Amino acid sequence: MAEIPYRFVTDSRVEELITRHAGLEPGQETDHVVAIAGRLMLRRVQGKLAFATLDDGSGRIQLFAPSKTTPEFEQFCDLNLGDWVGITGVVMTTRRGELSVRVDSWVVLAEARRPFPDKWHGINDVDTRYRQRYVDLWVTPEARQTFLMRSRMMTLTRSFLEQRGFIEVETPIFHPIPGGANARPFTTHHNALDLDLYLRVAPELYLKRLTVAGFEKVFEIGRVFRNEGVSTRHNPEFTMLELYQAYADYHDIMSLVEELVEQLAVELTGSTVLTVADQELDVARPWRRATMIELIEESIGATLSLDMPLDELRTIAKQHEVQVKDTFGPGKLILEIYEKTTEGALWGPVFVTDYPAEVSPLSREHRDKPGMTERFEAILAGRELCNAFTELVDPEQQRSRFEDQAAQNAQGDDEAMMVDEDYIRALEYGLPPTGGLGIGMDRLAMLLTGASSIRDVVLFPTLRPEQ
RNA sequence: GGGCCGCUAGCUCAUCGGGUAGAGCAGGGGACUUUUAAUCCCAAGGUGCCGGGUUCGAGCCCCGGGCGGCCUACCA
Repeated sequence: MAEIPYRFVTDSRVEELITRHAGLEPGQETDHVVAIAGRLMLRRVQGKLAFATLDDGSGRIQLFAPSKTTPEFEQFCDLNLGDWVGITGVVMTTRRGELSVRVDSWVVLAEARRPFPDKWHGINDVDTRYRQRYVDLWVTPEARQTFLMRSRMMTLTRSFLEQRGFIEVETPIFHPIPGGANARPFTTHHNALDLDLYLRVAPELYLKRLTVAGFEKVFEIGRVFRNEGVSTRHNPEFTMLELYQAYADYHDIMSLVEELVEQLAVELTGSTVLTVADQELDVARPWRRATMIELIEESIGATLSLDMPLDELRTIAKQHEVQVKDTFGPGKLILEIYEKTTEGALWGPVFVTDYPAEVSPLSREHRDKPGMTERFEAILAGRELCNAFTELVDPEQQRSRFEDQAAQNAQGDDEAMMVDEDYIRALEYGLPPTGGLGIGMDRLAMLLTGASSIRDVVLFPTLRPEQ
């Protein structure tokens, strides 16, 4: 085999060539000489004339190679599917009208030493697709499309936030104290410091420290890690967008979420109507806003409140097959009833608002409803997309919420939070009224691409190792 | 964690009431100057996920294990 060059300069992408020469009649030869490179996807050798299909990632175009004009014609015909080649030649159309590049010179850029998957069926086995994503992405156009859309989604999200004055920051992934979400953390160890550390379950507490510091609008898009089971909606590491806006409350944040999602849908799909699992979801603003209590009442027809006797709540919970524990207060019972009876039936888009303080250790108490907090989750296509609230700013209240959490942790709830003294110290310097938001970007990508499994929007999902 | 299903050539898939496997594509050889998943001819390609058991004989039946999928549970 010929030497593999160290460099190959292209001047065109296939996508551009197709657009530029869209109207070309059959049998035309232009004076447009191009240099393109990509992977050989198909090959049709016909004696003294060879055709091939090149894929450069932007699209596919035919290569036209007559023996008379193609250098080293025999070797060109011996190329294997999957080989990378660099081509220079004129743009032309064949007798049948197929837009092609005539191979006036060519060079091998990489050999495919492993066999090409079935050129028509590609790879069907999802295990292989996830494990060998590098193969999946070039033989499965939908997979490529999904990840291109995800990339654009991230870019558009960043510019959406930057246009509104948010600055992007990066906070630690190693946390001495895990916090910001109720989730079991991964643990690790720093040798030189002889220090046990946790991989973050959320960046929340660091971002609010930055609000204390005087950054009015901050966001972070980053990986978080939760030591939980995997499913079509859960990958142990996933990408979270969190943002904090000083002087704002949860109503402002709801408006922001609506705007973001509507805009992404229009820019990425051209419509506010998305298709998920063969059902339509219209994300056009405004979205319905309803309290958790209202939605439960709609769903089960019973009246609930935090003030009613605990026994009555327990009875209702048991009627709906909620597994009740003695430690559950009224707030936890209401949340459990919501999750068991109501959440799964919601399609959305809907903002579910006003969560009990008992289950919302970082949210500020509702301005009118004692025992409730100003918190919401958005449900889209039956899935929870985000979690947001008017932030708890009072250090004393925060300490007491942390202590409740720590007590639950001590009782064996390894998802409950611990007391973060430094975070309380930060609050003591003064956190202004602040609205905060966390969005699972993988789930947002699922929504926008119509993917039914989170693994279809994560390039390399967590799997058991082979063998 | 529980239930159900799957695993056969590099890829996509067959076969059978238990009788030690077959095709297309890819890869190899040959024919072919306008093909489009090109076509045609030839040859090659297998630890039937792994390990036990039943049987004269197991890819197929039984048990255990592995990996994956779906559902469920868990999961802010």
